[in-house]
Amino acid sequence: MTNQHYGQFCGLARAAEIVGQRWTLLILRDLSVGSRRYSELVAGLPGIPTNTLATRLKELEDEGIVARTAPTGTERSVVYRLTSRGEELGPALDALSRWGAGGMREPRDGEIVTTSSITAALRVAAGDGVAPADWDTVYNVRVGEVEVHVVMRDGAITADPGFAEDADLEITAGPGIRDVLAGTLSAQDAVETGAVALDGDPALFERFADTLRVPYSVHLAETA
Amino acid sequence: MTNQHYGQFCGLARAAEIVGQRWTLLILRDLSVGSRRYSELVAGLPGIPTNTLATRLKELEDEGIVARTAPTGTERSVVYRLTSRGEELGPALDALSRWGAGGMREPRDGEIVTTSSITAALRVAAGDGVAPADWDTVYNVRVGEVEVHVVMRDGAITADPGFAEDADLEITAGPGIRDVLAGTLSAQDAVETGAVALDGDPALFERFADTLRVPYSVHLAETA
DNA sequence: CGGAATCCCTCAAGATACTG
DNA sequence: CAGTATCTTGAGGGATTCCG
Repeated sequence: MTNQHYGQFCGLARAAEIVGQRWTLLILRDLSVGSRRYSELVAGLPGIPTNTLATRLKELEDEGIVARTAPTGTERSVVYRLTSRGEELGPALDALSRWGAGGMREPRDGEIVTTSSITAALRVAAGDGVAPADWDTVYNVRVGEVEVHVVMRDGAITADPGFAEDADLEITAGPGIRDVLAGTLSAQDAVETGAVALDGDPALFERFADTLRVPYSVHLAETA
Repeated sequence: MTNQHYGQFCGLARAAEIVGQRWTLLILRDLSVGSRRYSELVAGLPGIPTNTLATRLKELEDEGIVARTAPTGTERSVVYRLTSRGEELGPALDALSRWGAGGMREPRDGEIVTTSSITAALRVAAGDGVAPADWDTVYNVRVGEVEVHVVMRDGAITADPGFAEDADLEITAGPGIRDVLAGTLSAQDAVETGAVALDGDPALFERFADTLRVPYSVHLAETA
């Protein structure tokens, strides 16, 4: 199972040999959200052939990007996680996410969201993850079947899978939430048009909409 | 020629559908250095099948990332260049380059450098491209057959293909120049061990070595 | 049941020749 | 010069099976 090489002594070429493999970027995205078992990866990556996943995990392990923790004692599952070297890919994944999201308008036919994709998107939207120190707000965000929560506390913003127990505001949204993150749909308009439904203080959603931001590209239809 | 899709409404997935195609990242790297004709791309990407290049260029044009300028009047060549949307990929390409370069030690068997790869690497090494305003230095850099020049002037650092006429220092180097950029081989040691040969004031090479930086990853051999 | 390996098939990509 | 045509190869998709 030899990776494809470009034969160039070049950082980008080396990176391309890894992230240019099909499914690899999405596997890394899911692992960047948190450690995952094989079956969780399969579930979070609809359409991935199991042999491809197994092959990728082995390649990434060989490259020192992913570490495999064999089940020990009561644990009966293999757990995959990013190594430090894998974590170093974070800025590149974020930059790619941001660029790709800039070109994202409506979902294409059949396109779905996953827990990892929403979590990763919200982390990217949080930018450097810094917030005013006096904020202390927990958001539960539901998009379709996906449930994640965002915490703005102690000067930091974090996003993680699942609902929080003590949320201040519950946000139920469809793909229109994308426009809110882009800044092209105001919090108020989003609520009034039914793009999002709130359970809690609407003012907290204003803060959510103002703080999290992944702009649309303004260069989508260049003709010359 | 339908691209492969992941079926996810996710910025990273959208990006992966483009940059995950074989050769695409290297095509974008070459075009990010400057506009190129088809034959120049073929020459700068040893090993690329011409049909693959043609297909990629068409896909990238359809995506609005690359623009094709048909020959007009005296011009007899089609010219490809990045659109504004394509330029927006810059930060992502830089982050990938930096990450990939962090894992780059010795060249693997048969690995080469190209004019675009060296130019792009030096641009990445220049970081934000800001230099002290009183610097005014032109470097010619030769690595194998490749010739590029670096200009530190007016508070900016730029790197471009080819030699400059008015260089203050000419640097002839092998792959060992990588260690200088990483900061693990001092300018003085590089000269003394013959890793680089200078024609001009050695003090200017100190500045070169101190200013351009693409560190090695410190996490290459994680075992747990 | 989680974590793959195996088989088969398709299509993207490689190699090379050729053409407007 | 700037591609297209043709053929070959092999990675990846899909389903099933296997193993601890």
